[in-house]
Amino acid sequence: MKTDTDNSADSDSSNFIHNMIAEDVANGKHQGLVATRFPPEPNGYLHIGHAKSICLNFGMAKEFGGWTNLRFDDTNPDKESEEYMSAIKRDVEWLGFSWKSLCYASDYFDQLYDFAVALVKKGAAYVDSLSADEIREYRGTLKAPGKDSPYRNRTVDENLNLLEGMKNGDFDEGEHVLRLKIDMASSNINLRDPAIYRIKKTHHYRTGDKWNIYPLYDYTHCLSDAIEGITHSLCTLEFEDHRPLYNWVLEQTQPAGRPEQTEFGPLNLEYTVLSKRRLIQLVQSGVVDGWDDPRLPTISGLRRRGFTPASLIEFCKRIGVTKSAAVIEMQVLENTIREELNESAPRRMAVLDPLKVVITDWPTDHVQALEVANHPNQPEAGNRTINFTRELYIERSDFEEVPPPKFKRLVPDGEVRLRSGYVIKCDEIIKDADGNIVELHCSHDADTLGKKPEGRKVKGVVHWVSASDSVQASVRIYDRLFNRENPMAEEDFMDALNPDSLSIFEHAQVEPNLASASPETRFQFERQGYFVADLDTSEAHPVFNRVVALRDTWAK
RNA sequence: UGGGGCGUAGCCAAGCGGUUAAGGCACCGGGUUUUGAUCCCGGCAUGCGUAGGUUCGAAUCCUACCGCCCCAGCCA
Repeated sequence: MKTDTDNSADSDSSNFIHNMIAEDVANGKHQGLVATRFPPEPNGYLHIGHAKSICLNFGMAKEFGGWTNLRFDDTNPDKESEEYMSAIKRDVEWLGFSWKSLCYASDYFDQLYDFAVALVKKGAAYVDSLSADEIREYRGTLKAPGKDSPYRNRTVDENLNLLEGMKNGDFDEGEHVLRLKIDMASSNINLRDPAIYRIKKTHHYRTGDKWNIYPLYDYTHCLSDAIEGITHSLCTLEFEDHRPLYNWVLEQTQPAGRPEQTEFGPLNLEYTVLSKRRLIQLVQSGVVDGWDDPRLPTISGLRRRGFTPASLIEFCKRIGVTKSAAVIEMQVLENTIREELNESAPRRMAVLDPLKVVITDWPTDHVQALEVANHPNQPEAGNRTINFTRELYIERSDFEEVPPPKFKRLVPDGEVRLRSGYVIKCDEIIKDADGNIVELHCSHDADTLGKKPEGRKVKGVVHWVSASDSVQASVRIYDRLFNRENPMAEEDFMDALNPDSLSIFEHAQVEPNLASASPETRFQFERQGYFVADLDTSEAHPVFNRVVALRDTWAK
């Protein structure tokens, strides 16, 4: 059969969820509406794994003409805060997504309580007075069924009174818990009378001290979805086992909306950790410098590292959405930003580890202004002026007294092209008393500016800056945070930390125009990589972060 | 036989009974190049966890087996 050149694949992201939603819309399910939500708990900063969920939720709604809510799943005041909430909002906005409504599970506390009372009245929920330990024992194990709590058959009135008391703060934490009456022998442990309310006298960052009891996730989430009119509730795989419970609660409470949960595989990235708990540990232990440390896979860290929203979104598009436990290689992430910046980043020259070069046949005070292209393949990007002077700096690693095989940079008596400048020859190596190379004395071929040298080939090209017409800058080079592909496979993931994840070049010399670069502007430092002006940059102390190195087939 | 999932190349991932089994990343050549970059050209699964079966025809259907992931919070 002839496949009619699949127009269905025009949506560059065909995945099982997309297909399912497309089918729902085609069938007129939910009146053709696609309403999603992105529901983070404000207990930490968002990471790249959340970006996947954001792209999916907002992406599906947008594609099918629906809408998406940003909802804070704030039912555990012990861990949540205003700071996390604003950070999350900022990150979602930075990524470029707009929500229809800003929602809070805590806004539904009254409704949720009313539903709970109704459940008690119909005998579908009861107050249990077993201790946490006892409840665990009664729950049974993965293979053995649980058994009923002795409090399971309290009367409706008794339950109502106790629940009221719990709500009013008449009891201490842990004294009672409200449970759904489902099936203590279920093969699905989530259905063995899950707790839906616990007593907690913590101050809530939004509801203050109004509540002495807080609803739990399984009870809250499905009802929040229903209340908001969500049609497609997308979550990660670990909630697959919870879906029967999600549906049970909706069936019993009969809210107006009828959302459906669908699960997809969470993102895993090599050489890093993607769990709020681990990230909190890294931040609080001081191993990294805050939530926006450029080595972190947090949205704010990636932002400070120099990633753009477009590159992160492209990454999410490339990894796809499936139900398999995918572990994505770091190169996929790196490639998205490298690809974008290759197109958009203006070229500059920066010498991270300077070695002085004196052009002995260049007049002492002569300054030659060179017009240099901002982008080799884009004439429309224009030019900038850089000055050629008698004293220059080149990268220390671009000179080798005893070069390795195939080394095509500067060597004794050898020639090299100064990028956008002249071909120079190394005539003399100047060393200090300890034998360290302090400078190179070179001569230049005046007939090589913009032309090839006569009668010989010069293979190497090296970047440089004028010693007198460059400014000092601090340049931070980042490497992977962990040495192991999967840090979580270690006894303690902190043992897998890479001690060399950050190197700072305090005495880099860069083109003068770079001093005025405003934060978050990106450049390619030729032959080295893509860099972004850090938040801390200033005219007096320019600071750059390396986003990603250039591909380097020589280094391998 | 506790329940729920997943197995297509080094890593992702299309594919839904008939295609030479898409594409990306990675890798390996070759060409261009004043960035060892970019760009261009070419290569990269006789094979879809394994073994059987159904069928003219199977990655797609059936059966069995194997491997991996998740679940026993008053976390989400």
